Amino acid sequence: MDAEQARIMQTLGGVNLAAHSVQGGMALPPPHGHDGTDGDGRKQDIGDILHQIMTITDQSLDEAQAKKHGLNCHRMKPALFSVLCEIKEKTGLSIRGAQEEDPPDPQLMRLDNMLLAEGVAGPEKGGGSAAAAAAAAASGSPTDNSIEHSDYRAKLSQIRQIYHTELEKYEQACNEFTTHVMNLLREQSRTRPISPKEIERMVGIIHRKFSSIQMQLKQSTCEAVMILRSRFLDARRKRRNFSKQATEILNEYFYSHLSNPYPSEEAKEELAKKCSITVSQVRRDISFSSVSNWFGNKRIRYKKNIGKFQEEANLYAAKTAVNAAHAAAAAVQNSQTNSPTTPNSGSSGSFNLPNSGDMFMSMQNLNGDSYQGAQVGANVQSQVDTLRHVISQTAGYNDALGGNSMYSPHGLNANGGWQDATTPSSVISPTEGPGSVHSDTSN
DNA sequence: TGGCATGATTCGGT
DNA sequence: ACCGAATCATGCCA
Repeated sequence: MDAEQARIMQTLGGVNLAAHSVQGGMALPPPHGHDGTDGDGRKQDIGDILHQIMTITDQSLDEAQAKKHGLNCHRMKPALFSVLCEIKEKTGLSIRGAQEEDPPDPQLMRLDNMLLAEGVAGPEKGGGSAAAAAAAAASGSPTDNSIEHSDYRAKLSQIRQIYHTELEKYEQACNEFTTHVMNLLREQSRTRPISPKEIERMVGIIHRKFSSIQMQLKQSTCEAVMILRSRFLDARRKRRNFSKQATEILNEYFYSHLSNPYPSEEAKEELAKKCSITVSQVRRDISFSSVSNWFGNKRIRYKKNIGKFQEEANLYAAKTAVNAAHAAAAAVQNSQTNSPTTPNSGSSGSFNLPNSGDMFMSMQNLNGDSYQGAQVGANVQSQVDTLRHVISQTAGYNDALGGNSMYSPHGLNANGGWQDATTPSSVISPTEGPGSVHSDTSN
């Protein structure tokens, strides 16, 4: 910094008196209007004074102060000052216009924009990683994207912190240096002519110098963010298959909700959690969005080629039917021991995947009648859903176009879309009692 | 290595 | 915001 300072100081005012006059052993060249008619004595005087000025730096501070005071009080000081003013006026012309207001650097603007977009510069997004982590810990559902990329966020936060610390350091240094130079110039302006404009220009030079350093900082920060991005966010696209267990869980849900395979937010969360727990921790977590993706893909691919999924559907239908039967048996047993006036006790609203019979509780039986108040009724709809493929094979049920089949009030309609895809069955079902629960919208 | 399976992304529509 | 549809990109297997 000292060398830099010296270099800047060297350019102060654009005039190097030493080089021009003193060190060369020559007297100050006579300015216009002053042709040196006062004689050699005065020239010598000026030469002495200049020499004294130039040698100040070699002396101790106290000595220099004394010398300076002496100079200021010198009888020739006003005359010398006016001479210097004139020299300044002349040389100033060549400087003027050389350093005009430069337009904002496009590259710097790009860097600024990028840093802003990446959340490194500007207001912190989402309260930072610490806040995000705290929020996630409080909610207890580590399934959203913020958690999925918590590592990325943490790293980004680190970069952000370093960037701001460095930026602050630079700004502080810049301010300190500017203040220092300004004080120096003000001090010098007592012995040599320095206009406020010149000081301003000097400050501009310093700021430009510092902003070029800042640009380097911004550049390296951008690079760091880019590297981070490629390591984390872009890695999202790298596909890794879900584990068998996870696919099984998702398929179970899908085929047991074939009439309306649109899991609610809660169901998705539950599924994501379930999959992540079941799946070995080596594999990455199946997030909320992964579940959404999976169901999106599944719906579209199932619809596109139902025949291809027939076998799979049957498999899961049978599997779920067994579960449902077990659940029904348990429920019957339960109803015998418990009061029949307490329906759904202990099972309503619980999202229990292995016991998928509890998952779809619209209380509709095969004929569309309701089983209000009977717990076993809760399992019927899921049986309808999961057994549809089995039935269809023997009773000519067309899963894709059989929207009006008596076996299914839902399913794919003639347009190729799922009926009730936008309207929850609990809303349109005329037979559903107020106490009934659709697990898709509960939990 | 080619082809299929599949998770992720993009885009337009509602 | 969510969905369907198309597409991309990668994993997996014969």
